[in-house]
Amino acid sequence: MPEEINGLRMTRQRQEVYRFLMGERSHPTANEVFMRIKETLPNVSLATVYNCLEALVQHHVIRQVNFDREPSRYCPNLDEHGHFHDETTGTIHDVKFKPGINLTDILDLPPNTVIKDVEITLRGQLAAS
Amino acid sequence: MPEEINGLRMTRQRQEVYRFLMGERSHPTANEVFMRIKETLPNVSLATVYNCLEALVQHHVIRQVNFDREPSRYCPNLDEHGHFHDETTGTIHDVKFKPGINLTDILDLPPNTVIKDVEITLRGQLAAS
DNA sequence: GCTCCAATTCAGAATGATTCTAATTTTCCG
DNA sequence: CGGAAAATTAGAATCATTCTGAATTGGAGC
Repeated sequence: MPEEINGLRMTRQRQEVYRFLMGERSHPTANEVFMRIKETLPNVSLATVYNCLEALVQHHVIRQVNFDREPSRYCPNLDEHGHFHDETTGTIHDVKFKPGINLTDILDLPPNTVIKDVEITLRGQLAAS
Repeated sequence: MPEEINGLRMTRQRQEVYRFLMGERSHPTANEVFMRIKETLPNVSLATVYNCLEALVQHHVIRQVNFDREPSRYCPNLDEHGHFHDETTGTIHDVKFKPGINLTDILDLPPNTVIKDVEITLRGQLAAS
């Protein structure tokens, strides 16, 4: 009897995708999720992984992150944050806002604008200190 | 005798792409550029448009803008700015920062981070006032 | 103007992430 | 249990972009 999360019925496949992502800080791609999930669910298909990811995103359980036109990545962190892509290692790090900062305070938005989603991505290098 | 821009030799095709983009605020896709350029250069190929756009981006003459996994768009505005995607009309608007705001002041970046590029995208609706 | 070499362009094929399709399986609920 | 709706599956299709190899163009030196 699978419980629901945010109104989304938790099938076996969705559970596995969800559980794997919750323990991951590496922002895996759909294919990386697929390969990992296959270890416990050998018959799972890539299409299903895409379906599950889309369902989880739509129900605000995870976030989808895009860097340029690279394969989408998936992130369990629901706090408002950005992503820093370290070019030397290829790793992706969450970037928080400094306390008390509100995005709409910083941007010169047209009046009457309703923002549904914000994405901040940074590319650069994390120099060895 | 084509002049150069930022060290990039200006071929006929690059000129047309460049000239069209400079007069455009609509953030066209490669295909939209292609269709427009074809009017004056009927034999131009889509591959060349992609080549030209890439060359112009690499030489910092224009910027490439990505929204999720939609086709890339191209922007002649080189000032640091974000993009607001109005879902009701499909249009894209440049969004400036309020004066005196520096991105690194707002973000909680790891020390010794060298940022090469920043992309800020917003999705939402521009309510009729 | 002519020759040569490198850069550019071109058309079409290839790539690859993602989405679609149609058939099968599972789940829900009476 | 039985039937309808939802989810899953494998494989085909899509489509923006990149690659390939041949043809063209541009510029440097004569």
